[in-house]
Amino acid sequence: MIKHDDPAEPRKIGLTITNSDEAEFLRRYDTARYEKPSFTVDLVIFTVRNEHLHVLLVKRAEHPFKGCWALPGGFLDLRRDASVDACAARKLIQETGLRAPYLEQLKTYGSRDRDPRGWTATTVYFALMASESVHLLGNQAEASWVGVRGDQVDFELGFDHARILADAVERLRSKLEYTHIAVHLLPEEFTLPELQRTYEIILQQPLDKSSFRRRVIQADMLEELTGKQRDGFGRPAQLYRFRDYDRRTFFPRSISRHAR
Amino acid sequence: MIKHDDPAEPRKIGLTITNSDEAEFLRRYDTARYEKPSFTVDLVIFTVRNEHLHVLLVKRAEHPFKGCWALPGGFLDLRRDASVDACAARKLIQETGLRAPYLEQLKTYGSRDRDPRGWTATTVYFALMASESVHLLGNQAEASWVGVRGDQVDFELGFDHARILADAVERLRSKLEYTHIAVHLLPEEFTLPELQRTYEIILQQPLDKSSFRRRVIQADMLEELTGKQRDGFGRPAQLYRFRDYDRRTFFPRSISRHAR
DNA sequence: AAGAATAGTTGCTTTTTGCAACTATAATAC
DNA sequence: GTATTATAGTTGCAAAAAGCAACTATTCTT
Repeated sequence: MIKHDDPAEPRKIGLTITNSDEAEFLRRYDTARYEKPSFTVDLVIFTVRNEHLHVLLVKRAEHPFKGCWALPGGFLDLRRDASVDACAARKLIQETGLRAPYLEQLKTYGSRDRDPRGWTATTVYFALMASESVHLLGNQAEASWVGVRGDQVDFELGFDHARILADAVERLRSKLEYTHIAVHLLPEEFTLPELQRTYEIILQQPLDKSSFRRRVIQADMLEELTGKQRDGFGRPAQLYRFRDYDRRTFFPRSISRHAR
Repeated sequence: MIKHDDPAEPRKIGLTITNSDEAEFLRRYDTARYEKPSFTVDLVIFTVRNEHLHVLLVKRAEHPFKGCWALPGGFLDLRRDASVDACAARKLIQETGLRAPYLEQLKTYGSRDRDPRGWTATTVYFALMASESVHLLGNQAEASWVGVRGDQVDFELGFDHARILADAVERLRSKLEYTHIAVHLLPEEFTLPELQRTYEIILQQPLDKSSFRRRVIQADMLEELTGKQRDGFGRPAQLYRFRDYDRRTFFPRSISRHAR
């Protein structure tokens, strides 16, 4: 059975106007008639450093959860932010000084009890960046990269941020199975072994070298950088650049090793 | 460089309290100090009827976009809804009289200009249901199943709902490539040809019968219903039931036919 | 009883993957 | 210098999976 919201609902408030046009309606419309939840935007910023997945956390300077670690974020500013996406981009720049190589909306969490101050909703974004591109300055007590173990960090987080982090890690893993997004965790120029290592770190399992190369090369997502090589011990590896930052590559098959 | 939000931001308002405990902070906290966007929840409810994907739309009775078709939804009710998810579930019942077989959060759209009334955010959910399980009663002028062509309907939608619908269709298609969610578009008992047809309708391409069966059987997601058969012309098909409504099946490979 | 329509199986070909051995190129040890 | 070690990259083959098409099975229609 199809029914409309019952008359007690906020959407009906102010609708006693009967035959006016839309302009008239809007002139009389009172946006404050019904209660709204507080609205924030939080960020799960991932990087890979030192062979481990890390997330950027900040130590809360104020209540609630004062002194607790939490995801960076804060209130939407209706005057400054033209959209939720714009708000996320602004906060990302505030936290890292970087326009994100990769910023995607994760999910919105909203409930009566996730914040002691009352009904709040937060739209969470997750970002990927190369660890070299960010340098935490002076105030390390305030913001820090924290290693992710499994799908959590080693201490308590404020609010429902542990759950949010776990969801973000799950989304990251599942996207790695079918897409190329791991390239955003590396600097602009990188080698195939580096890319493979990144996948292995996040998926937490070894991948076959030759299968991995086939897959990546066939997806035609990489551009071979002429002549260049690189670093360390052993034979230097070919440098590549990600070809098309906008296009989405979707692998026809998940990357994890299948039982044989 | 890591920096916190600047002091002009709303999050800092009311934080002149210095050494009080959290209870004291909360007692003084004024939730109305900063402006909040209006917050709504909208639904993209899909079904397959008559060999086509359909979406449930309602004709708006009031401004803005009075008389326009739009996605069902409405304002969050802070008193009634304990969470955004609960609000979505409530609205789904209001629209269809059904607890959804499948309800998932799609995305949040929020901006200054998506609603003429001002800054609004809407969290959109998408739902899948068997068309037999819903019957639109009397007020067809108010709510109706509308065929989806490509990723849109044949007429204008209010707000940014055309864009939202397109995103929802894309998400639906991409989920069908790797998961079993199409079962939620069928009644509890169904046959393999029906399931295959559902995939074909949404993915808009024919699938190979024997490959499809291999895939579904190997995923071990279906339970063969003893003895039962069914309907129409030709040889009756075996009835199945979806085995585990909670578990997620993830196919290791996309279902669409790969170029050969 | 024949034919049509749909369901379901089977066998073979082609494609893709997994695996392991092989070659290549550099730094390091001696 | 030369052997050794470490890493990069290739190749060939076996195993697995997918595509394809023909075949059987079961029901309804005429």
